[in-house]
Amino acid sequence: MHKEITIYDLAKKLKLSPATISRALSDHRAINKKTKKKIVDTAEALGYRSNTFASSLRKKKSNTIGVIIPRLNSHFVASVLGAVEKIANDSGYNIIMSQSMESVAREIANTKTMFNSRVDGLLVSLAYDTGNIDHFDKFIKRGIPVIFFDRVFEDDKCVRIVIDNFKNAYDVTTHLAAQGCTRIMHITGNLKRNVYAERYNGYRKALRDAGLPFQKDLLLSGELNEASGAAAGEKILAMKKLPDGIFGANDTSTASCMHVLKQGGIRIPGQIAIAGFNNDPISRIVEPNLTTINYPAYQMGEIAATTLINHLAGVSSISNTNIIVLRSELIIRSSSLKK
Amino acid sequence: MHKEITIYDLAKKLKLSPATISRALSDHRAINKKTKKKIVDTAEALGYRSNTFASSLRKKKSNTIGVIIPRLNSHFVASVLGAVEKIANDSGYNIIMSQSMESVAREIANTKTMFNSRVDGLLVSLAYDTGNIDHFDKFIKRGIPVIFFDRVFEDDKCVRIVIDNFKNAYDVTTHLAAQGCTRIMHITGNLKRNVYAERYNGYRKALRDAGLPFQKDLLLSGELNEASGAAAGEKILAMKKLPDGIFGANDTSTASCMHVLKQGGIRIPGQIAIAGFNNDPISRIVEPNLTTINYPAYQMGEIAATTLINHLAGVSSISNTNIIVLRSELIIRSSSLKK
DNA sequence: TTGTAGGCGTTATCAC
DNA sequence: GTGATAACGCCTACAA
Repeated sequence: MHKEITIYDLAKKLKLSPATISRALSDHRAINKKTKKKIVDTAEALGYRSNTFASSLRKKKSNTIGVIIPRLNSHFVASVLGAVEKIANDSGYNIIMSQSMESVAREIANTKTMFNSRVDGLLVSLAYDTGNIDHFDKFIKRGIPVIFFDRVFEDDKCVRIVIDNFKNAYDVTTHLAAQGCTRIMHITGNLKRNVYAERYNGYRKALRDAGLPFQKDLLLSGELNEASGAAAGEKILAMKKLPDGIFGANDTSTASCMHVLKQGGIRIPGQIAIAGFNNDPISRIVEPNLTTINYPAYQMGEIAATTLINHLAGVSSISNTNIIVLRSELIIRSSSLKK
Repeated sequence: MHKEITIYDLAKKLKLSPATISRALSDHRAINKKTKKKIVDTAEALGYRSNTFASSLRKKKSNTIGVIIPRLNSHFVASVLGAVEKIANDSGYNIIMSQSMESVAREIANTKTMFNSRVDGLLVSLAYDTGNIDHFDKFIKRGIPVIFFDRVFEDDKCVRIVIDNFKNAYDVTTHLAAQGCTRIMHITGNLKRNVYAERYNGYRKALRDAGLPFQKDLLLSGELNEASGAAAGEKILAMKKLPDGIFGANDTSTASCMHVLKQGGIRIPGQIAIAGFNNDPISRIVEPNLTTINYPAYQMGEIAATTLINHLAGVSSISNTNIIVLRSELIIRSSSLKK
């Protein structure tokens, strides 16, 4: 087995004190340049590696950021996580990641792990059915910053980074109405989750403003994945009176739904105009191209990570009532253009 | 600021020794059941949390698995990572993740971070241009297991988990030839990378076996993303003599290419039969549906994680010459069916 | 500019 | 069953 080199070994070898070695290796300014170089060189030569455990134990800092996401199965989440990792990596932070698999129980468990791992900060997008954020209190109590993104909880305890889901949904629905749609269906997720609730509210408001009635049978709640999208398509095909517009709360399921409808002989957008949400690559590939909302996922990840890291570095402090709203807007493509 | 509770605090409170506390908390069998319960309860009550730094320092184990991936931007990578995280989490391991962004330099840097973080084991899919795996020697030398998946290096130092890229590519190409294609184009990535090299070789072999000549102008190397797929489409549209078949090395770029071709008035599969690779969701949504290879991404992640964890637990040992080949096969869909 | 010394919180090895 | 004690490797007052 390999013998690990420590600063004591270097100290003995160079006839210096461990303190000097430690300082040199962390580039302390009060160390003679020549000594420093000598130390760094022999450290390299002997294959020394700093022991982060000892260092973290002493400094009470892990240099690690925890990320909790619902599930790594969408283009959106992958983009956010990719951006977070990039920023964190560039700033010398490690990322430890875990999935709640859309379950609060698991989210709470993940929370405990992160807590025990003593992450310096936390980035979180909530599970489907998370109804309160008490399990983050232990972080807050100890001053460990927690930033929520996308799937947040309406509570001023923590920073939230979001888009204007209400407005986006309002815009989509209004656009469909302007195309002449009068029976606009909304396919969405769990309405307990803020993002879906807000999109639903935006949809309702737009209907009202367009003088259209809300009809219960035009609201479909599901898991918003490929399968549920297809199921929605089948359900629609079986309806006595078809909708003439569909606003889906994400692109994956909406594209899948559209696919089934086309297979069923429905003309898009002629018979049914369709719009999704997220601007996933798939929205640009399906035919007709999907009208959607341009959700700046990568940017959201960058901002979440940057905000957290700046706060940790003391560069800027995050107030507890901060909400950051990113710009997101309607992209009109042919799937919704009746005219 | 919060005062952290340590086992000393518990010891004092309960008039026991720190050693007993430690044993009780790690469920040591030689501790009286009643004492154990008392200890665990007060630990809970006082909000004690074990200090993993101290523990890791003492035990010389981090309970952490490092994962290095090229980039978190494909359905494939997200699936693998999702599976790895799930398995690791279920087994009590943490995941620390980093992206090489397809650059060896960054991969080497990530390697150093992981090394310093003292991961217990490493799961790696190589960057585009990684030409040797010397930067993993330091792990191997210290007996830290490294498992490569998908993008591997032909070297018996480490375990490799792969699919039979050669055979898959051979099958795809042969299928296209059987459909009557005689000018089969291959759109691929960096041929230095094993997966693309093998697919290329399979393609060449199939051409030979089908009595078809290999033509340089029917080989296109790119980044295999949405943009490069579209660019390939444009390039094809500008060709004097069109190919009558396309085998793309992934679904994302192939779907994008097909989209451009359709826009350009090409009938698929009539004029050009098309096949991709990976069985991404997009392959089931585009029209016509994409013939592809069913790459078991999630399963690959599960197996990689399980193999590593079992090895770490001493359950099973991984020999240094192990190659695990997962089953992957051709899925024929309408994009390639001329008849 | 460098050295001394104590402590960060655990766990493993002896003892009893 | 439980306790005493010595590492694990690093950092940082405080001294020199």
